[in-house]
Amino acid sequence: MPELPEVEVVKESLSRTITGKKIKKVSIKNRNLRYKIKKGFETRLQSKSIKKVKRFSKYIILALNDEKFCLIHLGMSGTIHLLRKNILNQKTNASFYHSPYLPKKHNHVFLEFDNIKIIYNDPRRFGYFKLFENKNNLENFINNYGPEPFSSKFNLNYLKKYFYKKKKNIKNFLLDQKFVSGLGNIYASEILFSSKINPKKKAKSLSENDCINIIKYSRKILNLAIKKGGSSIRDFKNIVGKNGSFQDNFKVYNRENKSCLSPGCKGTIKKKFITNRSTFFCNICQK
DNA sequence: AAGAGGCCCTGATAGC
DNA sequence: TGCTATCAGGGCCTCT
Repeated sequence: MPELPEVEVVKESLSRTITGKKIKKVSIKNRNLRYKIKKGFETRLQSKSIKKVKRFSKYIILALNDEKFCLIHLGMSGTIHLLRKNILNQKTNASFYHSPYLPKKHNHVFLEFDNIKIIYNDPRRFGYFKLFENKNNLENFINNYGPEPFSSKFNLNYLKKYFYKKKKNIKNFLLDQKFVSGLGNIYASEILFSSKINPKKKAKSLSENDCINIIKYSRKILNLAIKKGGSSIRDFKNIVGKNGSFQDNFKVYNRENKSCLSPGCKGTIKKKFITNRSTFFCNICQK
């Protein structure tokens, strides 16, 4: 589900609500996510506080006060929910946690703070939690991935060198996290549409101008999507259950058989499967 | 070594 | 109503 913009939205709201707070209790209902959550997980988080909430690519990173890190990946269907404590009676201290948006099923991981709980929900369980012992280990993990589109490392020279003699199509490169990290199936289609590049075009045959457009529109589209609170096509919600609205700005994704929105273009949006992922494009203006 | 494809999992929807 | 098939925003692993 979530690509960089959606994860950024989650990270921002988490940052506002749990930074500086102490984890009072950790409980897990289902440890079998993409990777099994190890036995000591709860005790290693317990009574640590959140120094900072960060994001790299599609990963949320909780920096803890013991200089360790907890990485969260939302996979395809992961969401994080924030529950606030409602005090019913000041005298008896009676209280309850409530969120009208919290799904009934698939709530797997619970982190409790003072008056706040966050809950990790993930029907398909493609997401995971991972602990890093120190900054070095975390950096080694991150160094396995390509730069984010926003990074200065994602520049014309990098693209030209990377694409040299590469037969793979450009759509697959945009999804390849070792080349560029943070893009997913929606934004790959959108970026190629704005860049006027056919998704099946081989990387080695891209012009310099194509590369410049890819860099430019990756940044532009991701930034706009973040501003709009991400895209919600099925089930993406931020931590208080609100949908994003960037889906209203999609030019190609989910627009099969609709007319091309490029000014002056009479084309129709096509849907094709490229290595098993649905891909949307205009076969007239995307060359 | 690059590139294609299978697979992990549940839920929503379409078609019969 | 209930079956089956297909598809969904990700990414790792295996095979050629």
